[in-house]
Amino acid sequence: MSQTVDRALSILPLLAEGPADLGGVAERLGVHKSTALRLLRTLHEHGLVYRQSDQRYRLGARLISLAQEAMENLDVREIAHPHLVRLNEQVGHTVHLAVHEEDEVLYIDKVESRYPVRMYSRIGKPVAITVAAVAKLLLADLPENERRSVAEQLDYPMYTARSTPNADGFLKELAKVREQGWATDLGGHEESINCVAAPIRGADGRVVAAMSVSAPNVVVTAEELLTLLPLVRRTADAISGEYSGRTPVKEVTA
Amino acid sequence: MSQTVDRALSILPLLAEGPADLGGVAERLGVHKSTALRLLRTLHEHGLVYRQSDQRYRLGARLISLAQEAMENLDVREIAHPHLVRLNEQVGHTVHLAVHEEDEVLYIDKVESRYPVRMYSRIGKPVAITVAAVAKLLLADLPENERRSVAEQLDYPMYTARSTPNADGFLKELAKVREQGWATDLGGHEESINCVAAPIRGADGRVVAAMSVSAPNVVVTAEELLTLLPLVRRTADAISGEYSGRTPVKEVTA
DNA sequence: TGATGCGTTGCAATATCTGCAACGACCATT
DNA sequence: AATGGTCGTTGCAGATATTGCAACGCATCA
Repeated sequence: MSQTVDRALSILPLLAEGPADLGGVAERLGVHKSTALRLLRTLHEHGLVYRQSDQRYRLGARLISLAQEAMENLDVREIAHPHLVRLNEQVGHTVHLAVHEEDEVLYIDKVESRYPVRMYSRIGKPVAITVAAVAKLLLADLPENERRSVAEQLDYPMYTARSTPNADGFLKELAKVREQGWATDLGGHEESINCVAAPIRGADGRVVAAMSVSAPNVVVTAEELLTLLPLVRRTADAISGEYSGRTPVKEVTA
Repeated sequence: MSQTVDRALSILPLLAEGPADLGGVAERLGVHKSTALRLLRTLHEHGLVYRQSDQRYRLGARLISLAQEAMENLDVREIAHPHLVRLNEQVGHTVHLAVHEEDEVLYIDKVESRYPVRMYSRIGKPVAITVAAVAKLLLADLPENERRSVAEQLDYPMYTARSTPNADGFLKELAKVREQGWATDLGGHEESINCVAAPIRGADGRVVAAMSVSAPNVVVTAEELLTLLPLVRRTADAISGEYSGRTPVKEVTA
């Protein structure tokens, strides 16, 4: 809606790919160098981009700290955290909390496994939306038409042989997840890693977040992991209760 | 330099304080509601702000994932990470990696303590710049005049009785740190937590990052923690070597 | 049902941004 | 040491995108 701002903001994802010099930015933006310069300067003043010693631009520290604050404002996260920690103490494996927003599902909290073999993931990182158990729960809760349109827009990378291959399969999986009220990812993202997940609901019953327990095959088999399901669900329900109690209807994700 | 962009970007820190409605944003920006609306819309299109179900705006998920990518591009982080993990395996305590940029020092990586009592911190969070051991190392490396001007601009909150009280004390501390080549924080931020830190240098000898080991009093005394200093320094030096070997002169922070 | 508050839209005025061209700094090459 | 090339930077005049206004629609609430 605002051309100038639109252009300026387009610089950010561009720099997220890696540092770039003025000319490069101008070219990819399709504007004159002088224009790019002025935009970059403005971004720089706000700390969103940083100028390295070789004069090239990259994303700045302010962006990182803003994102940090953004996460700390999420009410679910705050409420859920102690529950995640407790669950982690009980089961030992990695515990994740994720939310859905627009077209992304991302981890907003994590408690690391106590086992030496750990799964790679990072708070703030978008999750593999077509296979992750938490993503299935979050998308399964969307109204039918949205679910369909989202499913059709997605890419379906075959991370492993068990990855969801296409929109059809994904929609079926979502239907199942929606009905049973929990989800799994059995080697769909990484061959040797399994997850079980449960939804966290707001006062209106809608899913506002999802949590999961993940563990590699070498630590526990998928069957063993599934025995934790009741515990995971109980934890999620406890968070739901506390969350809906504390917040009227409004707030957070969707 | 660009008014529109400047205004748009000013919305971000404002929303970082918490969700706000259109009127609120317009007022704090000092512009007409319609203007604020258009700016917010543009930010929204880029996913930097999100509109909650109660119509209020808050920071969006895209911001978080951008920040994530920003960190993953930092070369030091990538090189340092395995070393941090190894150090954590050896000593068990929390290990941090931090960089300095403009007026902030922030953690860009962290390996959690294996002990149950953990220190609170979070990747991307700006550190307490006047007391943290890593901050001292990063600032101590600045040229004298910059060091002075930074020191004088800072606030000196008394987190504990041992916090650095003022610019003078801070500059003295920086001088000491600069000379000895390592730093500590003994209860300056939280009464019961101590840290030892060492600098990571680029090929030109300048400090590009700093790493620390932190542990609460209840786990090890300050004296015991200090015995880890040689190990921490060796680790930092190893990272320095690898980092300066791999990168000409340029790149990263300053 | 009327009133208040909030978000939204179309429009005309003008302040703001754009692209150009020229400049200066720096580097590499000869 | 001089030359050519690359890249970032600046001032300017024209063009265009942005602004604030006022009116509207839509809620909620009395």
